[in-house]
Amino acid sequence: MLREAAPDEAARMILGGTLTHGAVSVRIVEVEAYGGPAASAHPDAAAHTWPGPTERNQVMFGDAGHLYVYLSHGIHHCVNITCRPAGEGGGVLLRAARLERGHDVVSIRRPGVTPHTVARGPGNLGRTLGIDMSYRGVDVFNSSSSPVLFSPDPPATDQIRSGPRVGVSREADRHWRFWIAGAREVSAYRRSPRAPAVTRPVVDTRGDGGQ
DNA sequence: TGGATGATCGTC
DNA sequence: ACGATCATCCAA
Repeated sequence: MLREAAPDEAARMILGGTLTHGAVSVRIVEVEAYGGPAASAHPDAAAHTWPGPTERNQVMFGDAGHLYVYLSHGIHHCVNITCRPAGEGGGVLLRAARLERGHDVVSIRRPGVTPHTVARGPGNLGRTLGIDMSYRGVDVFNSSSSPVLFSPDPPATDQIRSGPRVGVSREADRHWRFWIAGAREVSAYRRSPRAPAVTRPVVDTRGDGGQ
């Protein structure tokens, strides 16, 4: 299912699901799909897979359902769940979540942060869940041996909104960002200053679907 | 081998 | 609008 689906379909499947690490559980309310290299089934110049397999992105070329973690701007640990079968490249970036369990642990991890913003944005989400580079490759569907587990619970189709991905300098007009309508935890849309000028009007600038 | 570059975020 | 901060990539 997650293995065979196109990246944007996989993103919709992951949306609404619960990710658990120890005492902390969150419900994913915002995601982005990322594809593969030029020769792949889903070419995506904005993806880390675009140049082909490297040491850094190798887990994205492995089987679906594993964590691809990368360090953003030397500071933030951003978390993806890989999609596509082994050999293909693809993943779903987890961009925002609602904290469901583990408030006590998180209050120590992220002191003084309000509930709706504690896991808003991929860097904040990674910090809240306590995930870093050492979690790269973890199988989130292996309940017997994995420290991080995922259980799907996709929202109804009419509750899903979409728009362009945040901060990408290429493919900036591809609508591969998805979020749950009305979710307060969803992050704000920002177009990359390096992206070419808008080629088509963007309706949902605020990223809340008007709800 | 080293300089440039971000799928970011909080503060100014 | 800007700086923090470093793994990774690529040119040399």
